[in-house]
Parts: sequence; C-alpha cells; structure tokens
Amino acid sequence: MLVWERPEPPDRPVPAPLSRERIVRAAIRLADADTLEAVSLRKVAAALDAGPMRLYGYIATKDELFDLMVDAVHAEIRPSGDGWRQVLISLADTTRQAAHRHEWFADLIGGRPQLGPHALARMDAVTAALGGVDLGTAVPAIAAVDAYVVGVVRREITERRAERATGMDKRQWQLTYGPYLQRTFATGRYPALATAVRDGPHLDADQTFQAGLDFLLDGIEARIARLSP
Amino acid sequence: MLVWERPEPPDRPVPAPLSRERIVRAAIRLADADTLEAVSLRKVAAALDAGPMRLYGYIATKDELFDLMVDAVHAEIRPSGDGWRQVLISLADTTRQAAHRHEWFADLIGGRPQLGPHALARMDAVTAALGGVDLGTAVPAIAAVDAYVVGVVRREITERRAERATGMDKRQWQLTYGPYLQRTFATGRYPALATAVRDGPHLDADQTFQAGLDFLLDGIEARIARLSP
DNA sequence: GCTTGATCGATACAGTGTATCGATGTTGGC
DNA sequence: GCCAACATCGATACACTGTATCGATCAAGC
Repeated sequence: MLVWERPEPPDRPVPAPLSRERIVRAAIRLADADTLEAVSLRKVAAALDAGPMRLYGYIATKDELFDLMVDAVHAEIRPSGDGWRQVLISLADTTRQAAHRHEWFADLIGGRPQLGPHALARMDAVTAALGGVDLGTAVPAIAAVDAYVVGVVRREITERRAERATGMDKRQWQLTYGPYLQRTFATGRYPALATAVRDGPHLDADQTFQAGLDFLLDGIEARIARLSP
Repeated sequence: MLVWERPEPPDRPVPAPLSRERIVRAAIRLADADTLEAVSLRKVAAALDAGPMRLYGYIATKDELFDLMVDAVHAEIRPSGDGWRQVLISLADTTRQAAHRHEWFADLIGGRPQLGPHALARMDAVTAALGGVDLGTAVPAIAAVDAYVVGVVRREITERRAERATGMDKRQWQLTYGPYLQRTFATGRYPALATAVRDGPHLDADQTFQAGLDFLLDGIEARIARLSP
C-alpha cells in the first residue's frame, strides 16, 4: 500500500488525557443519573473510553473518588448573607439544595472527613462571615447547623426515594405503605403516635426544615444575647 | 458394616433452626466486630452453619437485613425522663450511646425509612412523653432533635474512625493529618478557619454535642413559652 | 408403594474493587 | 544510529459480592 494512501487515523486517535477532574465529573454524572451504587470504576472508566486500571493513576481507591465527588459538591455550596443568622440560614439552605440536586450526596455526607479544599473553603467563608460572633459560640453554632442539615437531608432524600419507589407521588406512597401502617396502627400499640399523625400538623418538607432550623437559630440567638446584652 | 455399629450422628445432627432474629443477631455480631462492609450474606450464613441461599427464606434482600439490624438497635434506645426537655435530652443521649455501641449504626441511620416495630415504639414513647406540649410544636421538635442526632452521630463516628485508622489516639491522628493540614493552612487560603482552629474553643465530643443540643432545646423552649405565657 | 407436589439449597452468573506483571513505549549510553 | 535498561501502563486474573435458577430431595396423598 502506498504511504500517501494511508487511511485516516481512527476516530479517537489519541485517547483523551485523563485527569482527576474528568474522572470525578464522569462519576458524578453516573451518580446523578442513577445512584451511588451505579458508580463502579469500570463504568466510570468506560465513560472515559479507558480501562478500569487506568483510573488508578489518578485515584488511589474508590473511597477517594467518593471523597473527591463530595468535595466537588461542596464547591457548589456558597453561603452568603448579612449577619450571622442569614449566613447560617444560607449555609443550611444551599447545602440542602445541593443535596437535592445530587441525591447521592445524602449517602456520603457526614460519612467521611471533609478536608477537601472546597469543603475547607466553605467552612472558612462561614467562619469569616460569623466574625462578629464570639468564637466560643460561633464554632459550636456552625457545628450544630451542619449536623442538623446532615440529618434533615438524609431523612428528606430517604423519604423521596421511598415515595418514588412505589409510584410517583405522595398519594401512591400512602397507597402502598398505607395498608401496612394502617394495620400496625390498628393494633393500638402506638396510640400516642397515631393521634400525633392524625391530629398533628401536616408540614411539608420545607416547613419542617424551617421549623427545626428556627429552633436552632433561636437558641443560638439567645446565647448571643446572653453574652452581649 | 453391622447396623448396630452405626457411627454416632455428626456433632450437629440437625441444623439449628433459623429465624429472622438469629440471622439479625449474627449480622450484628459481625458488624460490631468489624464493619458494615464485613457483613456479607455468605458470612452471616456461615456463622449459622448454613448456605447463603438459606437466608432468603427469612429475608427478602440484604437491604431488608440492614433494616432489621437498625430496628434491633432501636430496641436498645429507651428514652425516659420527666418533662419534655429531659425526654428529648434522653432521646438524643440514648440514641448517641447506641451508635457508640454499634458504630455501623451511623452508616445506616437516616438512610432508610424507619418503620420497624421498635422504631415506631420509640417514637410512640417520645410522643407520649411530650403529651403536655402542643402537637404543633412537639412534632417538629422531635423531628429536629432526631435530625440533629443523626448528623452528630455521623460526624463523631467518622472522626473516631479517622483517628483509629492512623494510630490509636488523638496525638497520632494529628501527627498523620497534621502535615497535610499544616501545609494547607500555611497557604493562607483559609485565614478565618485557621484562627478559629487556633483561638476557638477546643471542645471534646461530649461538649460539642451538648452545646448544639442546648441551642436546639432553648429554641424549642422559647417557642413553648411564647405559646403558653 | 408409587406418584406428585412442594421445598430447599448447591450451583451458576454477572458484577465488584483492585493486585499482579508482562507488553509497551521511552530514555540514556555508547 | 542502535541497542539496552528502565519506567509506565493497562489487560488479565483473583477473590468476593448479591441473588436467580432449577435439579435434588423429601413429604403428602391415593
């Protein structure tokens, strides 16, 4: 064959160079589209036209990939506002919104040390914004809001999945879990809970989130007021 | 061979009858001794002298086994006390203690709907104990405390594991993560966080937990006082 | 006593994370 | 310019996972 007739190089001549960022983005795409369990090193590698072992040049282990995914989400969390109260509200809100955008975030949050650059940057921003508050209050206050958000986000995502697993809306969910709950409530074993469910407030997710956050912030406010009258 | 010389039946003549409870106990033993990841259906079955598929007569799926494990832990959580504040403190404390006894609990808590009999019984007991509080406040208050505890417990167990992974005590941990943190702090990228770590309060786990819980309870108390002056 | 039916668990399958190590490409020495 | 030594990379392999399948096994009914 004549050299000048050499066929075109294949469509993907040189495999696109990999990077931690590309790997993390591919993993997040997989997790967003499905579940965290859908993220396997093989699938991530396949999405990048690479063999599984290729990834190990960039990440040491699958857990490290998860850590990087979590830190990437922290980059999306940018609390802002005037005054400590608004900043903490914003911290809670933006974290919650990020978890709603990336449901798998709820599975990882709080489960690994958060020492990535973006997580630290977010903590730094919040700490700076609370500059007016004495550190003895600010530090536990931030920790408390963080913990509360972790718990709320997990519960919310869990409930959302349960609803989605049975049908699509809340009506369907009640139809599926209803019989079981009806039966167990009918035993009369949980009388207080039954009346609370029947007569108590029927708050939606946003309202419940706000109510708990208000408790927390009111408690913090009381302490601040106590210290600087 | 003569029939009356028939050898003794094997040491385990009849395989011990299985039950959900025995299976769950075996799984919890495995998880307590190691990690949740150490719980595989094969190992659980082996601990009960059974083949893996034998378990499927009692549980439908591995997730269901996890749900049962979580509910078994809920049976250990028995909040008590006089007055709504003490009951909520007890709810938080006993939940936290259960998580410290079963570290894997932190991996599952909040991650699945908690509709098992013991979880419902615990919720019923708490709801009943808050009988004196108007339902519009009691329901979100319980939810908030629950969420807060979930977040705290996850953070605590995560930190404990990180410490244990590097050595055995906090000194070792600082020696290992120290250089990385020192380097990142030395960049000056997180000035507010750096001063907070340097000058802020050095609370231990118990104190941080108490501080956040106090914020929450003070906020709840304020609302109760506002409603019934 | 034989057939039929149900039950149970050994085998098999598709998938996982990652250790190993030979093929490959690159560089240094002469 | 050529070859050898070295480093790098990723295909193969391994041990393990949850669980579907379905043939062997045992009990019931006539």
